Amino acid sequence: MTGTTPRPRAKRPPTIHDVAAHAGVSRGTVSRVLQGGHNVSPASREAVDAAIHKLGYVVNRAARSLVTQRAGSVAFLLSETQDRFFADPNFSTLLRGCTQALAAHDLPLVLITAATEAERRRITPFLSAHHVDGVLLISSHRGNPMVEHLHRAGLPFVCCGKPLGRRRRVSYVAADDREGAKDMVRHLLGSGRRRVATIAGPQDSPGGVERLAGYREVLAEHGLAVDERLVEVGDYSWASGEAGMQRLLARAPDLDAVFVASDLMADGALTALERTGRRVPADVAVGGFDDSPVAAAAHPPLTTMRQPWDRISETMVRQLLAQIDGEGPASVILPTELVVRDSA
Amino acid sequence: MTGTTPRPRAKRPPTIHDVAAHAGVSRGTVSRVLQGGHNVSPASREAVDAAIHKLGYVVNRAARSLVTQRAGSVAFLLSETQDRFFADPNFSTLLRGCTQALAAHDLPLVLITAATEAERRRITPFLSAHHVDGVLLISSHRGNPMVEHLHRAGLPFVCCGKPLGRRRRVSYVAADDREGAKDMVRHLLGSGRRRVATIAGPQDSPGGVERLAGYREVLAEHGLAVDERLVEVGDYSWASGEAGMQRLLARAPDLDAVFVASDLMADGALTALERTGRRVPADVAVGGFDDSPVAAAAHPPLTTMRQPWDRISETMVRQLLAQIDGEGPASVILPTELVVRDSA
DNA sequence: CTGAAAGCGCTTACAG
DNA sequence: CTGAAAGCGCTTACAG
Repeated sequence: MTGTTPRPRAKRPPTIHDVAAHAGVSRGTVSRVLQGGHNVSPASREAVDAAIHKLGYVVNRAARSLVTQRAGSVAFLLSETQDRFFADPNFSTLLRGCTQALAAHDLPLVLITAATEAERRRITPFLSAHHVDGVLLISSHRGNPMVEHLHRAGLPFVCCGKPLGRRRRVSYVAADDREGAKDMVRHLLGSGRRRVATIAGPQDSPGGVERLAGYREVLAEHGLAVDERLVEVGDYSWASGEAGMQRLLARAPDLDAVFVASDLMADGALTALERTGRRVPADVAVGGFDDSPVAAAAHPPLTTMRQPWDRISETMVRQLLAQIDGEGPASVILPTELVVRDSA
Repeated sequence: MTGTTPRPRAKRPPTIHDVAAHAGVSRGTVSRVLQGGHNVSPASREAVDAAIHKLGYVVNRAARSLVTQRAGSVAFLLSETQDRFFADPNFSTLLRGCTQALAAHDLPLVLITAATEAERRRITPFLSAHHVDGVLLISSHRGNPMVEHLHRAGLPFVCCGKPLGRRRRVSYVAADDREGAKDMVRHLLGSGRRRVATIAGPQDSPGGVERLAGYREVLAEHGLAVDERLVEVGDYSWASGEAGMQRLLARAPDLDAVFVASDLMADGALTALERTGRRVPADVAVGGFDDSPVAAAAHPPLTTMRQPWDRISETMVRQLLAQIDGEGPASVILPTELVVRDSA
C-alpha cells in the first residue's frame, strides 16, 4: 500500500489479436472491419462483430495513433486569464457545446489553459507534437500570440470570435456582433427612447469593438449625433457594468436607455440604476447581450440578444474537422436573435 | 480543397532516433535520459539534452503509452445532467482547480460528460480500455451507477464529495459540510436570532443531507426544537431558493434568519425576501454556503461558508495519482471557513 | 554506463 | 476478399 511498486494494472483488455483468433480471421481483417468493413465478406464481418461484442473489445487508441499519426483528440484551449473565462457564463455554454459536438465524432476534448506567455510557450511544443489533431482557440484578443504559435506549428485551429488585427486568414466562427447591436439599439429607439447610452466591451476584443460600432451606426441612421458622454467601456465583468453605469449617470443623468454589451455587465448596471432610484424600464430601458443565464435571473429579467452558442460550437467543430481533413480556412458569421423580456 | 485527400501533415516532428543520431548515442540512451537520466554518463546526458533542445524534440505520447500501458491523461467526468453543472458556479472553480493541479504533473485533462444512462454505458468501455489512467468523478448523487462501473472496470477514481449509499470503500474528497453548516447556524444564533429556518440542498446529495443534519444538530445543541415548518428543500438552483423562501415565509412569517445550503439558492432567497419587504439582515439574516462568485455580488453581499476548492482540487488529484501508483482508497475531509459579509 | 533487440497494438500497402 | 509482413516511436530487460 505504500505505492513504491506500481500495482499491476487490471486485466489487460483484449486486443485485435484476441478478436482475430475468436473470429477465425487474420488481424488485418479485424482491422478492416474496424475501419468500416470495406473489402470484407459479410461472413467475416459478422464473425468479427460477434467476437468484438463477446470480448468487449475496444480499440487501443495509442496504438492506432502511432500508426495513423493522428492523435484522435482535440484541444479546447483557453489562452487568457482563466478567472475571466471561468467567471463568464458564456464560457460554460461554449465548453458544453463543444464537448457535445466532439463527442458526436467520438473525439475526446482535452482542456488546456495557458494564461501567461510562459505557459503558452510551454504548451506549443506539446500541441505541435501531434498530441492533438487540432485546436479550438478560445481567445481572440487583439494580438494574442497563440494564433501565431499555432499557425507556425502548422496545426489546424479555429477561433471563437474574429481574431483582431490579423492579416493572415484564420478560421473563426463568430456571432454577428454588429448586426446584433444594431437590432438592440433599434429596439430601444423603437420604444421611443432618445438618450441611448452604451456600455461597450473591451476594445481589444471583437465583441467590444463591433457592438460599439453597431451602436454608433444605428444612432447615425436615425440622425442622432453620438454624444461621447453616453459611451462607457467595461471589461465584461459584473463590477465594470455597475461602475460604468454609475459614471454614465453622473455625466448624463437624463439618459433614458442603455445598451450594455454583455448580460453580466447589464446586471451590474441594473444595480447601479436601482441605487439611484431609477425604475427599469420605466425611467431607463436596459438592453443586454448574450442571453446568458443571468439574463433571465436578473431583476427585472433582461431583454437581450441571444448568441447562438449551440450553432457556434457545432460550427467550430465542423470547421476544425474539415481543416484536419485538409480544407482551407473559413470564417462563419452566425446571426443573433432579439429576446424581449422586461428590462426594455 | 475539397477534403477528400487528407492533407499531408506538417513536417514530421523529430523522433528519438533523430536525437540519438545527433547526440551520437543509441536510442536506448536517449530514452534513459528522458526517463530521468539514471545510469547515463554526464557526457551522454549533456549530448542528448543538447540534441533535444536543438531539434525541439518532444516525446510522442502515443508511442510511449503503447509500451508503458499508461494513457498519460486523466478524465474529468461529469456524470449528471450537464446543465446542472454548467450552471453551477462551483463547477467552474473545480474544473479550473483540477486542470491546474494536473498540469503541474504534466497530465492533460480529458473532459467527458455522461448525462444519461446510455451515455454512461457508452463511456465505460472507453474509460476501461486504458484511454485514461484515472477518473475524477464529479457526481456523488446517491446511487450514481458510474461509481459501480468504474469500480468494476478496475480504474482508479476519486469522487468529489462523499458518495451516498456506498458500502464499498471509495476514494473521495469533500468539504466538511456538517461542521460548515453548524458554524453558520451558530453564527446566526450568535447574533440573537431565534427563529432560524433553512433551505437545504437535494436529499440525495451529500451536501444536501449533511448541511441539514448540521442545522438540526446546532438547534438541538441550543435547546431549540426543530420546527419542521422552518425546513425547505431545494435543488441548488437559484429558482428553487426563491421558491423555497416564499414557502417558508408563507408558513412562518415570523422567521428571523435562514441558512441556505448554497449561495445560488441564497441569492434567490434574497429576492423573495425583498419582494415581501423584508430587510436583510435587519429583519431576516441570510447565511449561504460555497462562497461562490455570486456571494460577493449579491445584494446585500452574502455571509457564507467558503468551500476550499483549491485544496479540494489538489487533494483529488494527489489522491488519484497515488491510486494510479497502487495505493488504496482514502477519504479526505477539508474544513470550511466562515466569511462574514453583510447578509448576516 | 551502453547498445542491440524485442515488443507494445494497431494500420496498410502488397501479393495473391 | 484475405493473410503475411512491415512499421509507427517509444521503453526495457538483457548482455556486456
